[in-house]
Amino acid sequence: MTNSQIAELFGQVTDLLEFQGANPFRVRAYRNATRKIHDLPEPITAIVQDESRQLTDIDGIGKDLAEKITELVNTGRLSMLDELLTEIPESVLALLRIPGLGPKKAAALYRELGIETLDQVREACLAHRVRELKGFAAKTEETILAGLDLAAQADKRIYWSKADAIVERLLALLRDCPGVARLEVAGSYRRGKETVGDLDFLADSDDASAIMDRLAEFEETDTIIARGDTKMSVRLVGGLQIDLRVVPAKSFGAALQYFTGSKDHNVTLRGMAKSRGLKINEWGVFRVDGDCEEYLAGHEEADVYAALDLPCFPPELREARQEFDWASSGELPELVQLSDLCGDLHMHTNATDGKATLEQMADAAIARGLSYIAITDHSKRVTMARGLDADRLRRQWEEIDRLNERLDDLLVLKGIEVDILERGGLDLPDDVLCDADWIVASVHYGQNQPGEQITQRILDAIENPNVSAIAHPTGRLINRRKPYAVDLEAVMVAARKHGKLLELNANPARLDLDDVACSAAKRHEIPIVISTDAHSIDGLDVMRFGVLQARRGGLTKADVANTRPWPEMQAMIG
DNA sequence: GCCGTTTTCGGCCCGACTGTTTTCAGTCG
Repeated sequence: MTNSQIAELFGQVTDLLEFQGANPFRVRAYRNATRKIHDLPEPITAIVQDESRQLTDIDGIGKDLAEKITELVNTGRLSMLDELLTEIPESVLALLRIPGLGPKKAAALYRELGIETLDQVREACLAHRVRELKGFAAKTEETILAGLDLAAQADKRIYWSKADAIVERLLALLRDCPGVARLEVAGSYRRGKETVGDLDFLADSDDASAIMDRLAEFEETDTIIARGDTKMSVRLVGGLQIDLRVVPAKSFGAALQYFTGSKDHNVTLRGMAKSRGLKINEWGVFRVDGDCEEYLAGHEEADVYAALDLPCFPPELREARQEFDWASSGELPELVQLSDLCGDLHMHTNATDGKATLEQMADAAIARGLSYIAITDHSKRVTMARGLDADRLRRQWEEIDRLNERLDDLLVLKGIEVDILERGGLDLPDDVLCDADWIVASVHYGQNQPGEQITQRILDAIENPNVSAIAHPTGRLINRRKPYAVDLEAVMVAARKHGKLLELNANPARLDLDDVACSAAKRHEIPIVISTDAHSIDGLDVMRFGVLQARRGGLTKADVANTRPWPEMQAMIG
């Protein structure tokens, strides 16, 4: 079982406990453990099976949870979950996705009215049976009805890149609003998460109503969910929620810290503050003395952290994973930046399914300040893309030779994205591949094969001496396609052994490897290549999305191979 | 259910807003 699968089951347990009205701190302990398992950069099964190691060494995993994890790993079942499901049908968990309906109200619907599904909720609301319940009334019924459609798509978080486009438009609208001194976007957007569930805008303004009016007038604003003195929430036409907070200058840094999160990062931070007799909230850092509260800091975000002798963590690291440990040991990594990258080693031309010519791609790379690129068109198995056979590939390489003679500032490498065939083996013979400068191998067909089979195909590719890197190693498409059942840990062990690199595909729909896998690769000391997989000139601009993901994985410039000049990279791949 | 410079019990981050209430519970972030 993978960490994700195990985390999924503990997540169900957590939701069911919450639905049952269990002790909120117990619920939190389960939610915390769920996340820890998901974020662990090594397989938790390996820890269970290693007698010299203890699950309880993981922060947030105690004796009880360790036993449950062990049971799950050893038997494939979790008796606690089975028992919970005899008490509560799994379908009621969908009720929790209705905005405005939390565990208490959802449980009341189930207990009092026997409601188990979203359809039954709709029926009960339309029949006005919900408003009869204690704690409910007409308004709540309306809210639930309005939220039902959203519940159906509630797990649809949008790509960071899409959120970024909306952010640009909203910043342009709100920035020059009268009274606004500072304006920032916080939340998971600022932390660079691959998907974003809502957007949190933060303004330092002496005229809150002016900026709130402006948000209300945004052409894409559909409904106003709430509006108070300092806080406003709206929903855009596409369903995305925008939260706006207005704070005074002396609280701006504290609010930025607060609303950037993550929630778990903040819980840890506030716990640390409390143990020092301090209190941190969105209004500032305060010294608490009896009933007296003395304002200490809050103007700048860094001041908030400094009050606890902490560095101002890059937002991408604020996930309560390793950042506090790094800070206390003075090992906070200096994260890779877009400007560190000097090459792009995965892109296509119109020889296959790209839109631009070889020369246009080269010009575009020069315009973006790159010093080398690899042309990696598809191999022949990818018939839909008119993949290259040996003859066409060699002709492209001759064209690249001629191009390189004319270019001063860019080296174009002769490459190929060679398919890893369904039955195993590569799509082009070794006597062709051995003449390439750079080869990425990837799976496009047979993606649904059992884990053992697809893993073996990739391991065989890694053992081929001509292969430089594995492209998009799990094949997932965010919100659209699950990752292959590949054993990523085995792939990393093999990549390390054979000196191969792994790709972080910067396409905003892929971003594969993800942040947790990046940090696993770092643990294995495998250099990552961040590549655009560009199919057009504009496709070269996605590199920044890949860099964000790498930063979330804690990668430094040294951890990313294509921050090096090509001769050094070439030495790395032998 | 976890945790320990408050150490095996008694805490566990904190505030805004809404709706249903007449002082607060629930939800959200």
